[in-house]
This record gives sequence, C-alpha cells and structure tokens, in this order.
Amino acid sequence: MAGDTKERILETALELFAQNGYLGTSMNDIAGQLGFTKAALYKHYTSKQEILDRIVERMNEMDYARAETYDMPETAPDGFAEAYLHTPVQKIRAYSMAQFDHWTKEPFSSNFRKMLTLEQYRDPKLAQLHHDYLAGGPLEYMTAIFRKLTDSDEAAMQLALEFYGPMYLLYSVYDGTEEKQAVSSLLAAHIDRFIARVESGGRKEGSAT
Amino acid sequence: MAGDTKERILETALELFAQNGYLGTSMNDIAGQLGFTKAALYKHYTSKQEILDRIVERMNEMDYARAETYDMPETAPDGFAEAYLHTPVQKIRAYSMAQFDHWTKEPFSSNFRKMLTLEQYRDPKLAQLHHDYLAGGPLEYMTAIFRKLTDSDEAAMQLALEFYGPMYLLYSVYDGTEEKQAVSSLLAAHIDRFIARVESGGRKEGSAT
DNA sequence: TTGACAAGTAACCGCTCGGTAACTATAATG
DNA sequence: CATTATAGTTACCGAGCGGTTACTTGTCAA
Repeated sequence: MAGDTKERILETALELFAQNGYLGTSMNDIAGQLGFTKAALYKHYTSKQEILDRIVERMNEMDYARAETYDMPETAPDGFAEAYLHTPVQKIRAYSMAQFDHWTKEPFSSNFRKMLTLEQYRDPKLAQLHHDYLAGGPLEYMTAIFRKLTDSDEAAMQLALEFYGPMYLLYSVYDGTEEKQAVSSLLAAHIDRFIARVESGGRKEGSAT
Repeated sequence: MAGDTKERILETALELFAQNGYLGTSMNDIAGQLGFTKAALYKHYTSKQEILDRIVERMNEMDYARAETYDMPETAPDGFAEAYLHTPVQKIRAYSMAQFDHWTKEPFSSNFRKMLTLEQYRDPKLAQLHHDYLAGGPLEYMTAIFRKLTDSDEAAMQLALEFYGPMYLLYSVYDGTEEKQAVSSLLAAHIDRFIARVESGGRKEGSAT
C-alpha cells in the first residue's frame, strides 16, 4: 500500500520522539525501526523537520475531530457557560475521563503528549502546544466552565485548579507506573469526590438542573 | 579561584541542559557561554556525562541539607504521622510554600526540575529522580501525612492528590507565564482553601489541634 | 512488450559532536 | 632562580548526524 508506509513512518517517528526526544532520534533510528534505510524516508518526507510538522498537523486534525464528536465545545465562547448550566454534571465527568483515556491509552496522543513534555522548553511552537493541550489551556477551559458556578473569577480558577491539577499530575504518575488501571480509578474517584463536593457545597443563586 | 570555575561550569551546564536538554547542549555551548573553549572543560571534568552526574550529586546534597533544616522529616517513617498530629497545620502550608519557592525561584533547583522534565523518558536514572522529587514521590509523602486524618489509605491518597496535584500543575504554569507572583498567590489560595476544607470537614476521632 | 513510476539501496557530502594531544602562559613553591 | 602545577589554547580524531545522488528493482498501464 502506498500511503501505508508514509503513515507508519509518522507513527514510528513519534514513538521514538516520545522516548528519546527529537534530537535524540536520528533518521537512521526511524528507518531502522521500520526495516529499511534512511534514504527511503526522503521518498516520503523532505526532511526530519517535515515529519515533526506532519505529526503536529495530524494531532491538530485528530483533536478537532474529537472536539466535534463530543458536544462540549472546543473552546469556551461567550454564552457557553449558560449551555453548561443545562448540562448534567455527569457530562463533565464523562468528558474528563475520555480526555484522560485519550492522552494515556491512545498511542498517537500518548506519544504526542510525551513528546510535548520533552520538547516544551527547546521549541517555542511545541511550548505553545504544551500549554494549549496540557497545562494552562485546560486550566483556562475549566475556569470558563466553573465561572458561572462561583462568585468570582478567582474562585472559578481555584475550582479549575482543584479539578484539573490532580488530572495533570496523574498523567505523570500513569507514565511511571505499571498499574495503569489503578491510576484511572484514582482519577475517577477524584472526579466523583470533586463533583459531590461542588454539588453539596456553595452553589450560586439560580442554578437549575 | 580554583573551585570557582568548576562551580560555574556546573551551573552553566545545568542552565543549558534545562533550556535545550542534555543532547541539545554541546560542550562547545557550555564553554562558549563561559568564555573559553571546550578543551578547558576537560581540565575540570572527564566527560559530559560526569558534569551531569555531578549536577545530580549536588542536587541530592542540597536536598538532604534542606530536609535537615526543615523539621519535617525527609521521608515518612513509622511514627511520623503521630508527630504530625502535634504539628500545627500551618506548618504544612509553610513547608509546601517553601517547596514551591525552592523549585521555582532557586536557580539551581528550578533548572534541575526543568532538566528532569526534559530527560525523564530518555534516561532511567533521571526518570527515577523525576518520580521521587516531583511526581509520585511527593504524592506518596503527602499520602503518608494525611493517612492519620482519614479512614483509609484510599482516602489519604485522594487528599494527597487534591493537595499536591494543583501544586504540580502550577510548576508548569509558572514556567510559562510572566506573572510569576500571581501563580504563587494562586498556590497560597489553594493551600488555604484546602486546609480550611479539611479542618472543617470530616475530621477523624482523636485529633488534637 | 515496454516504459514510466514508485520505493527501495549503497555510497557519499559537509558538518558537528565528544574527546584527546601537544603546547603555552601564569603563578606559586623549593 | 628553577621547577612544578594549573588552566587555558589550537589542532586534530573518529563517529554519527541530516541530507543528496546515482542506481536498481518491482508493478502496472498503454
């Protein structure tokens, strides 16, 4: 198959980038892993940099598609918080668990996340992606969601921090342990605790559901 | 001064390792930053690897010394949780804020943390250090502290996750923002909220002060 | 049947890497 | 004053890097 090899190059390269970093992976490494020599790579991609660019491109496409299937909006526009008020809290749980599964179990995304972690200080473009996908981005997203449940921006950000911080930590824990399932359970328990606390605790004036 | 140059090499190398990774930093880069040529480096260190080893060694020494000044024990041995019961909760706050300041403001430690982040998947030894210093390690440490406040190991780990997760996330946020002070405030607010919640909420039977 | 094309190969290019060898200026020591 | 140690230098080494070139081979359509 034609496009098949091109695809396998992309996945293999990302796998190696995630393990050894971009600089730590040579064209020989990628080709060798696939069973041929590096010159063949240049039949499919013009440079090592282009492989990286196509990986980033692919990730953006996957992410866009995924945001469309889920009916939580990709970014948090004006008027979104109202939409959330009509949304059962369980949707946040399902969405967050799906996010976690995606960034840990799905091979391409898991490797992409690890690569972002390794390259976040060296490459400004990847630093931006690391922020948007994994650090400040999700934090801001959750802040927008929690905004209408609280009295102030500060309180919303605190809630987002309490919700997403543990999730972010568990990515690292997940990578470093063999008991993957236990980590997922830990996250589920955290989300349940959090939801229970927010629902019973200080609710704002006119919040239905 | 004799040892002075050797020390400057260490700090400069770590600075570059934190920015560009170990592989992304050449001996020429390190020497150039210091104003001489790479051959001079080999008068002080036998190899690039030895520079990295000395950095790790230095970090371990600094950490040990710091754990001694603070009277929170370095690891959590048997009987430690009882000691915690005699300890004002404010000590956890002070200790955690000091930890955060240390890993962000103190140049050597801040760079060391960034380097661990970049090298955690490539080098197994650094992966272990990343776990011990920044991810699973602190989580287990806090779990041990919270153990005597809760009914079960699971609940203790949940508390630790809720306490340390946001802190871990804020390291990343801190690195990526210009408003460093705001991030510190965010952490302080988080800790205060957490302590208030734990103190008012489900306390276990015989816990004084 | 043949000829264009796709997808490989081996060999090579210029460059940078970590590391070494031989040398030199400086300064403290007997 | 001669000597010795220290901390630099320039010049070089072999290896591996990203990338290129010329060539071969299998497939498939005209």
